[in-house]
Amino acid sequence: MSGSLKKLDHSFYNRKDVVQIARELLGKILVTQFEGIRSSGRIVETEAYNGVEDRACHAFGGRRTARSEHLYGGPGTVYIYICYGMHHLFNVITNKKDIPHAILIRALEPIEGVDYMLKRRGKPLADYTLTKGPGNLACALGMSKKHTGEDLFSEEIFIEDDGLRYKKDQIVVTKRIGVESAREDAVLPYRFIVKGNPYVSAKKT
DNA sequence: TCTATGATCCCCT
DNA sequence: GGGGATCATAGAT
Repeated sequence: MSGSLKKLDHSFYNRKDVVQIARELLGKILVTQFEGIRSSGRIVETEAYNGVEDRACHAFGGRRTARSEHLYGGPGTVYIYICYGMHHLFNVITNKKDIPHAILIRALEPIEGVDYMLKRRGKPLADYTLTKGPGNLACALGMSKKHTGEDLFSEEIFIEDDGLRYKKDQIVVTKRIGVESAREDAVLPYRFIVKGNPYVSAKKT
């Protein structure tokens, strides 16, 4: 393993360009440590949600509800909400407080704690579906709605940089998944994936 | 390989 | 009442 792991700090998240940050999160390592159990995976797919001007964002038009409150929580806030009544989706909040920029983590390549991921998912054997898709990876890492509003500077949930960088030709940019109803914003190039990675979600490209 | 469907929460029309 | 930042399974093609 790499020798130098550096937890991403406040300054990484406290920037204005959420789309650029979403791109930079590819290759970073998402870690959870609950009750001494460490699980982690490398981020291979992200989507940016550009706040009040983005029809696909829960905060479009300045909307603010009990569910979306933590979208406004400031850089490094964890925003987790329930989708379709059963899946918990993990987002990272960027930009300064009260600017509801979010990045949805859509896929990971498992690194540590695979046994616990399998247990949490109720699967007997590891395969590409273990951390493929936002609902699946949140479940695998043991994250749920109860963690929304926490931040990425604790010892429970955080993101590390081990120095890995994908080259430009290893990254593919597409429109986002499942946001057809966002009209003109549905086609924005806000999804970033690692080319050819088997854990990347969704049908075809 | 593809399309349809059920599970069932939070918000909006 | 309806739809959504989803996923697994069943049945059709």
